Amino acid sequence: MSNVRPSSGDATDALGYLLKHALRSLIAQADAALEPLGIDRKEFGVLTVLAAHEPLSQQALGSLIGIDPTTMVAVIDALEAKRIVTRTPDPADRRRNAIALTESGRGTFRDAGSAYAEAEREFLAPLSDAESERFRRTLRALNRPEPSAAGPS
Amino acid sequence: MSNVRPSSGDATDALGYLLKHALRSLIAQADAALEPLGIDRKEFGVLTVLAAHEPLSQQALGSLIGIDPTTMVAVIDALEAKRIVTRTPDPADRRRNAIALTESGRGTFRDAGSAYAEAEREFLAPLSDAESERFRRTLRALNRPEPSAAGPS
DNA sequence: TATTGTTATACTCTATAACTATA
DNA sequence: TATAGTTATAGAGTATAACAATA
Repeated sequence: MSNVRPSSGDATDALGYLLKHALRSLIAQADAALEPLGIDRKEFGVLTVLAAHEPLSQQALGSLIGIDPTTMVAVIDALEAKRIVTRTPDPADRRRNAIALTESGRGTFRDAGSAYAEAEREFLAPLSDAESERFRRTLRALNRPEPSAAGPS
Repeated sequence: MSNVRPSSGDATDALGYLLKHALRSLIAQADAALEPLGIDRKEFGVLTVLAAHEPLSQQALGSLIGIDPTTMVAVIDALEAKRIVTRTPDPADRRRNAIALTESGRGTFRDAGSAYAEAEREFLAPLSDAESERFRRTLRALNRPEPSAAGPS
């Protein structure tokens, strides 16, 4: 009983409310930052994974971020239409599409990376650098509830 | 610019990703906790505000949590059908519905409060109590970008 | 004329099922 | 038989527009 958090009856102090609105605020800033570059948040996420692990199949790409295969189709369609990625059949397994960045796609990704980083900085502006770093570390801990085994498999 | 965060090309270290998945995890736990009580998250949010400020009109209720008036109609419909709240015309302004908790609704809210608090505790389990408190404080700061005027600091 | 609650409608986002072509 | 990609479809969730009752 003494532990029930929204103690003053303030629903806006519930963790769910706080997290939801923090995310909404970050999203608004990230969208605004990426919009001039002609890509959206989801596409930026795909490019981030791709830049690190290129080339990847559509489904490998999706499973790394949590985008399902049917959604990925449209994302790759859009990125391909914008000449940011190429979709070519994998010679080793022709069911697969090898997704790779184009040269201009690499440039777009670099610019988008800076724009997104700036959006994060604006979002974190109320915090000191130390608080920001601690906040990110805490979120990592909450997203990895099993610190048991450890190490990149 | 050396500040670009997903330094290792790890998209899962972007703040957006971390926040989104943390929220998703909390939502899953809150849903599971509330489900046996027959109410969902949105209804619980409404009850929390209602318990503190009863009685309220539908639109007043909605504006306090950020639920729009058309969505509120269905929420109140559901809560009324479950005999958790009553909807009676406000004598002072008959356009308004005065929403109030029933007696059993108050009981449901108490139980739901405990269940939700327990869900938050499970979600925060990877953190120490001090870290949890700091995390909540940080989220509050991020949600109040204008600490300019008043308020108990 | 403006506002509360309401309905109907549209739009976004995502997930499910079924199909194709490869393996 | 199983898997990668694709398409069509359905389901949440939410927002927009118009309307009736009331102010």
